[in-house]
Amino acid sequence: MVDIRDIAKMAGVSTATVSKVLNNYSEVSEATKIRILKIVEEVGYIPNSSARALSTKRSWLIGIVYSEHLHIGLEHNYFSGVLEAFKRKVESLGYDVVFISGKDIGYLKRCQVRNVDGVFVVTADITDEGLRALLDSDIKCVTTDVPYKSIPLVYSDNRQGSLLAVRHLVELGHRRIAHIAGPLSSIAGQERLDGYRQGLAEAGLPYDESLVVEAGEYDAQSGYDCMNRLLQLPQAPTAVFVVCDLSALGVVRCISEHNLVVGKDISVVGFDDIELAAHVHPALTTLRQDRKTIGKILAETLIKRMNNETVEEKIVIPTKLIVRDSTSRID
Amino acid sequence: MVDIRDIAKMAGVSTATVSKVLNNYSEVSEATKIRILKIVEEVGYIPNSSARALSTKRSWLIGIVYSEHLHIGLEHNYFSGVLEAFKRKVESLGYDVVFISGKDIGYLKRCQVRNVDGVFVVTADITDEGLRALLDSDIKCVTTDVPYKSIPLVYSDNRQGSLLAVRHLVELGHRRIAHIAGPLSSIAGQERLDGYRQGLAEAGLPYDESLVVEAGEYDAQSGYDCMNRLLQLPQAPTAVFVVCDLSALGVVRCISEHNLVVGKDISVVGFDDIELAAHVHPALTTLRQDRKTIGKILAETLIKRMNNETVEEKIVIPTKLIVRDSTSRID
DNA sequence: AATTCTTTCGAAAACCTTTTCGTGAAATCC
DNA sequence: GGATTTCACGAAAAGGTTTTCGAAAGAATT
Repeated sequence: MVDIRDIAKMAGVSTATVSKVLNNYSEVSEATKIRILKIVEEVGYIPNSSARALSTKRSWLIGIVYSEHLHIGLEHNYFSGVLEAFKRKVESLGYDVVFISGKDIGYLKRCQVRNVDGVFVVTADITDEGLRALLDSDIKCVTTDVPYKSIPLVYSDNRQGSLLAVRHLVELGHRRIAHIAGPLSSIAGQERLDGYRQGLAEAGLPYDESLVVEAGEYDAQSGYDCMNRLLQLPQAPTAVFVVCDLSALGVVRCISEHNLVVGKDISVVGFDDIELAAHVHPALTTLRQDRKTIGKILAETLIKRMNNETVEEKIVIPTKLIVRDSTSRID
Repeated sequence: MVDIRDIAKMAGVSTATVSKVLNNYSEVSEATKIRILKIVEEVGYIPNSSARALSTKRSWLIGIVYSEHLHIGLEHNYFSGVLEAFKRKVESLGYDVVFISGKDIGYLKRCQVRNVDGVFVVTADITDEGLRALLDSDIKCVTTDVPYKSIPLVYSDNRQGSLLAVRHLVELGHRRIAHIAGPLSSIAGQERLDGYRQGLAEAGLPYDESLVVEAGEYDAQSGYDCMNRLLQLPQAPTAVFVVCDLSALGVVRCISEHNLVVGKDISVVGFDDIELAAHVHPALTTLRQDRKTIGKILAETLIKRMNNETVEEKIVIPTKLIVRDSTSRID
């Protein structure tokens, strides 16, 4: 394997000079720069990243911390979408993305061992001692769903989204609008519930506690279970705003099994706009989260933090109502 | 930050000795070993991985190569499941997992820059020049869906699975069984089609070309489109075996939109057993791929390859038929 | 008592970059 | 034409670990 010293020898310069052109410093003449670049190209020289990291004290690695908390993780469309956009952005700046698991020695230590330059905490349990140790350390972090102290947070405008959902249902004539809330230990769960209440208030509708049930997790089974409870009410709702699409699919299943027709007897609105939302029957009305934008801004924010620039603590991205077939005007 | 020299000084030994206990070599007395370990623990010493990598020429990093080829990628339940199991296994052995994107400089070069010890090619386009360069290099690879030369391949027994699907439908009395095949450029697409044909042959049913349509991608839309074509046939099939669950959901949607009832008028069998399969309406009969086992064996195989042990070129894991509500006896 | 063998440890080289600071030459200024 | 600045580059240190090989001391063997 050819190293920087070989290149230097071939070009008749010192390693310092080669290093400078490789990191395009200005203090080297155009002529030698071209000459060196040509040689580098010809012999296919690849800098040793370990040596580089050792010297610069930067690993050019960004850690992804996540655990399958609340049953959301990489398998969830939202997170994989955000992660994809995040990855694309940081890669364009020369960073690579590495998974950090908390197993055995804890997140913080793992980050230190790998010497990551920053970390993206995707989804995790804030009650986890180990996670808090990481967030409290001086490693630069960024997150999209766990609010903690002044860790920058980039996420959807949950309140506004929920508001749009309720308005949509109200416009269709619904009055008995239920809400299947997410776990209220999560910020998304809380805020979406808030938006729902605000929507009702706006429409002059009373807040009926019996129409709100809290799901244990962000998954289909929870939606199914919650809907079951709603259907046992003396007077069932005519519409349900569900905290996420996955749960909404469970709701759809439940309604169907009761021989009712979704989008006719009962309207359903989800949240996320997972890919499947458009492809199930009936296609799901939902709030689209702008995963691409969130991931990109998350990346930019983290990079800024890594450069010790100041950043906003909270960036909120609007959602968009996507009307499909699971909602309809009440008869 | 305390380094190995500080530890050595504190323990009154040389760095060599400290290094040896840290990598538990035998040639150091039990007494000093304990003494050093105690100090390491007390001061929370963390070895510098860059220096380590530089010295050992191993990065302890395993690359994940994937592109959103054929619309399958991290968002696909199969791959995220396999990846999760893979990750768990290699992490337990001290490796971390890093994403490798082919953008800009190509997979091979990116792997070389990061100096990965091995790579898991998750899903990618084998016609991609850059990917072939990687697979042809002397970097140790392993894969679950792209057969190429002697790169070890661990995956489901597609033929057996398809056979089970067809047998199941035959047992329910179906005779006109259609198949929505995956892209035949993929090994899964080919083998599942093979299994389907074998199943028909076994049951003494003729192979009817008009009952087989090839999907463009492994997604819901493709399933939807294919089913549309099948329903335009003069005599529609009574059962459809679909190459994957995602497409099967598209099929379900299509059938429903034609005011037919899935699991009554037309039976549907998927492949994968994605998480949602059990939670949609009707719950999907499908072939479960053993993602955990595949991921684990993939990891073990790669590690062996990295240690220059010989491994089997092809390891096939059985699938399991999961009967739910989308299939029923024909009237 | 002399020799050999083991055990335990250390000195120092090696791994490959980056970066600081100094130097000489050329260009610019009064 | 002398003083000053700018430019282009290099010598060498620094970064933290692993590993080889040799040395010393103690144990075992003749």
